[in-house]
Amino acid sequence: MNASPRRKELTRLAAQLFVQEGFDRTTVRMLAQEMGIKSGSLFHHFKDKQEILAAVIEEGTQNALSIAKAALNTCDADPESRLHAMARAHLETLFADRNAHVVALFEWRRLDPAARAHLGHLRDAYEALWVTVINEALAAGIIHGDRFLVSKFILGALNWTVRWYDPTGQRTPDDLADELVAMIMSR
Amino acid sequence: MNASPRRKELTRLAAQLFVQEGFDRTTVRMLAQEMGIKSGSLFHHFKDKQEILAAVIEEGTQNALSIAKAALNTCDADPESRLHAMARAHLETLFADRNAHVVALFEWRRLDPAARAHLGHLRDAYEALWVTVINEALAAGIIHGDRFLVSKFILGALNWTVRWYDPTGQRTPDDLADELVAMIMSR
DNA sequence: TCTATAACCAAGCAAGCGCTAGTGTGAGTG
DNA sequence: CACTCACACTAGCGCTTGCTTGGTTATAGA
Repeated sequence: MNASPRRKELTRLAAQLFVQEGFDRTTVRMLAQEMGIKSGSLFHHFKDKQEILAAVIEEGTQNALSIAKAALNTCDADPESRLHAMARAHLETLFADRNAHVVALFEWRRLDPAARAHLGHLRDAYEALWVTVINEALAAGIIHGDRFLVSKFILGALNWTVRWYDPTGQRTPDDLADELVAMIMSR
Repeated sequence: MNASPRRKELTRLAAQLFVQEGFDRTTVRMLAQEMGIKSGSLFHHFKDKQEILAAVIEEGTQNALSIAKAALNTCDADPESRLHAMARAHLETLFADRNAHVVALFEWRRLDPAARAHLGHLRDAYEALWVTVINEALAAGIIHGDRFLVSKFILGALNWTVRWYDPTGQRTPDDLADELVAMIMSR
């Protein structure tokens, strides 16, 4: 289907409901009500409920990808700056598009195989950026350890923030990123 | 309700299905079939579907608590040994009772308020062990940073392992624990 | 003014849901 | 023997689900 502005707005609302209730418990009637239309009208915009889920996740992942690329293009070239930039970019998009990313992280299994394959490639492209930056940091000796485990630990710590971080508190996402990088860097 | 051995076995089967399908998509008919009984008979053992979820999570959390306590009681008294012991214990229970813990981590929101309050206290008791150990490690200067953030990052990295760790691979849970502790310790 | 099209609606279908009611049944107990 | 009780069964109620249908309205270009 197309990418009309209306559809984009509906996708944003769907993401919010999916986070609030979970994908399975969000009914097409709830989605329609939130969008100010009747449930039947929803199927004019999306062919089925699955497609709404895929649209939400695609939107979020695309944003993550472009934000991370932009961050790497504007930061300093040294491995430490690039590591900082990726961590900051990750948390920036995680909380700017929080709903979409929570859905991507916790409702991934509800995607049908076709959508999962398509979106899987998108996610791989994003993770490839991380692999590069972490390899550089390891080569430069500013962090140590098994490259696979280090990647998983860092991304785990970052992704888990959506479960406890309070954006209305005093800490900014950048604070979190800096603290995490400081924690794992050898001194 | 009671804690008969039969009920314990049914709880184990339920945990497996909840992980495979998610709580919402697991129907009482599926549960019953897996247990080798008819759907109506299920309500002889559990008063409703909610209670099955609560039983699964309670089982997992109790195990985590006793394993962690045992680990702290048998390890050396220095902060580094205790940190190691907690990380190892966490991953040990995470993969010994993998199904129960995955349910606890990702289906927590499906608990009704009463069960959430009760199980919340259990979980708090477990997290209190972590707080103690991390405070000791900070005081001893073997790790650095904000105590709140450090806790969250460590637990995030550990909990996220259920999303990627392959128990049939070469790495043991203890390997993961050691690598994580090494990564965050100042050298 | 005519027409194409996007957007919407009321109504409802078939399937599946959690759960209940009422009824055996076989093992243990007095 | 009579009785209880844990456990399982059949049958289906009342409701919700995702999705479809057939038809109406708003808007904009020719």
